[in-house]
Amino acid sequence: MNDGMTEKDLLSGLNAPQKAAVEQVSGPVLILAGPGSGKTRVIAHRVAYLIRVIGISPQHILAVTFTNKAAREMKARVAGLASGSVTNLTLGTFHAICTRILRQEAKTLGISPQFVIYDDDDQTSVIKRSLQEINLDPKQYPPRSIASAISAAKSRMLGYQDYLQSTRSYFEEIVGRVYERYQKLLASSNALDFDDLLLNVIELFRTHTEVLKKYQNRYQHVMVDEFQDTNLVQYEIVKQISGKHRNLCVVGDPDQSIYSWRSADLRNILNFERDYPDAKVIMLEQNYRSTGTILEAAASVIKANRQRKPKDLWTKNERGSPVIVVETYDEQEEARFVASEVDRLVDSVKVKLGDCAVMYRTNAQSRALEETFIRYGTPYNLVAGTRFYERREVKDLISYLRFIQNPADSVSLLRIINVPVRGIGQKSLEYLKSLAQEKGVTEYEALHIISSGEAGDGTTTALRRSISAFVNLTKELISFSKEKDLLQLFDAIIERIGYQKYLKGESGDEERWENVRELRGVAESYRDYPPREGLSAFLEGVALVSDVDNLEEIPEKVTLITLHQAKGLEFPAVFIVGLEEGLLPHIKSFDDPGQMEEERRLFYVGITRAKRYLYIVHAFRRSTIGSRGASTASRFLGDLPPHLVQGTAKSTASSSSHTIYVWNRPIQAPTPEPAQTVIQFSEGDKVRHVQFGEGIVVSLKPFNGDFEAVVAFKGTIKKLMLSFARLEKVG
DNA sequence: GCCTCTGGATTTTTT
DNA sequence: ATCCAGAGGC
Repeated sequence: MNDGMTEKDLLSGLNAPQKAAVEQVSGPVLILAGPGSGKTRVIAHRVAYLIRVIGISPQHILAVTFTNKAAREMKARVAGLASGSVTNLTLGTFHAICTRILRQEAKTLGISPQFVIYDDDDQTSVIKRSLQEINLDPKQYPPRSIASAISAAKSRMLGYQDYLQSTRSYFEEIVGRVYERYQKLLASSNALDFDDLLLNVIELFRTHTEVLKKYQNRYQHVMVDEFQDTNLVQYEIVKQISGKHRNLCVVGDPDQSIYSWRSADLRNILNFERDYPDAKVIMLEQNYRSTGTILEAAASVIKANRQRKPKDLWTKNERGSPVIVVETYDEQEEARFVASEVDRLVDSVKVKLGDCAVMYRTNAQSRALEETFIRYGTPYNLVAGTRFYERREVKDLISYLRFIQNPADSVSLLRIINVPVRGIGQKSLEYLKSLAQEKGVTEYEALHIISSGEAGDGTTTALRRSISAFVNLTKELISFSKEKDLLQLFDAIIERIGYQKYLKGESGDEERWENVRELRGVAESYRDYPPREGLSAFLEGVALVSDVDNLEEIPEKVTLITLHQAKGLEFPAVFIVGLEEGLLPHIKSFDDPGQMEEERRLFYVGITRAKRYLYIVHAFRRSTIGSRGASTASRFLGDLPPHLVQGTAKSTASSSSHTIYVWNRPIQAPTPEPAQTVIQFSEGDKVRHVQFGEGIVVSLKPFNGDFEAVVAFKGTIKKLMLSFARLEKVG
């Protein structure tokens, strides 16, 4: 092995500050990295450099990323650069890393290593139950707001005792009481919420110095990406782990901080320089991603924020085309504009569908886009929507699995006990809960008491019979789980509870069953694990995935994504839609200048995702919920320098009284074909579609003066509008 | 105990 | 427009 060669390879092609960032391997380092400045590249090279040049074993390196996807990609990249085994490298999100530590050290902390992770959905049901138990009306105290108050408290490292002592309002008083109950319910369910995963690690390190020392010795080098979006708890964990060696490198960009609502705290970057006065600060300001025009537009948008340090971004890239700002009539036309412009780009400038992304502020906006894309037959990839793991059928099955792994999990138990219907209803559940509470046991243990007939009054023979049957079922599944792999267990559950039959007759049963199949596919990848381990690895994966983690770059699909999710990604062509007052900036930020600046950063993040083409679209009217109303163009449009924008000036009544530039090119809405030519198909016909290939027409029905066809293609079933989807009859 | 109907609320972003 | 919770009927 020639270290000299390796070193040269790892540094070649890096600019001066990038090189400095890679070579500065000891002590605290703060890298302030503008968008597109090769940040990911620097981190990957730095890790590889540590391994190959400095000779640090991968097991002594810890790197934290924002998403699992980023972790996967980073690992692959480092493996390529370091040309060796990186299996011992610790690389993941804070949550994933903390979960691993907690499973390892559960005994020390006095919790069961079988703990389950509760997501917001589970969290909400525990809060509802807590409210019920202390006789509070969920109407008056919305569980979601209580949940976020509790989460905020946890992010400030306040346990319920601390919180109860520091309450300053009636609402906080209530939150404190719910918090206490909530936390006790979690404990008895042997469950942790997302915040607990982090807090328990801090607690572990605080109370067990020998454990902390172990990790401090192991992790000689620590790196954290997206540092601007970490919260105080995460900062504390990093500080603890890197406490001995002090080789801590954090990378971030204050201008891209968009998670303050999740308690991310920009002060972490400022605190960093205070806590580590000897920190070396490196600025990455050369942008390799975007055209000069896009970069300049981004810079002048972000410049409007008061609370920031100025930064000089520059690029050697060409100027490129102007930013195109378009006003459409409504959200339908907005979607049509995007779809037709995507088509035009594909035809005229060698851009693939996969190079295009549509970004929006709220998930609800994806709907109009989806509908139009379906009509056009434009293939798209929606990141999120209703998240897969939040679908009812998926949650049902996951609850069965979670319950098998940890029968103390009362949220899961209460969810599955009557799915499919077994005659154990509300009344019985009340009784069950009170019995459990009275005896000081879990609900699962209470079930055994009832089924064995030791419960006494309050039970009927019918109830005892139903409960005995359920208890037998769970016993059977639990012992099955100890012998068989995850896939066999999954199939056994479906089979034993008759889930397919249960779904039949539900609305949207086909799609639901399809989701079950998809979940089975996920389970399949864990089939080679030993019985119980497969189960727990699967559940952990499921609990900690995010939607972006599953985003694949499919060359022939347009990406639909929220601005938040788009962070860290890049696309040759970007459409930012819904640039209207109330949407972007969102109405919730109107009365808080700090929030308003965050909205602007969000817009900035969107702009800087674009490499070559940037479109900014707003609609004149947009329907929300029931009614439609006129919208005002976003004040942020006024931050775009006129000379970079293509369009004719048009003044609007924007709240900031800026001039808005609108590109008045007429939108060419495709005209539907006359009906006679449309209805040339009938059900059962074989047809061909440009993108999807051959398929069979499953059904046809009139729709808004057009026809909607459901066509089964190989692998997928699509709904298409006949006038737009260029279907050809085959045979 | 379960199903169906109606009225009310509901949309910000997510590990 | 759609989803959810509570009320009332079977």
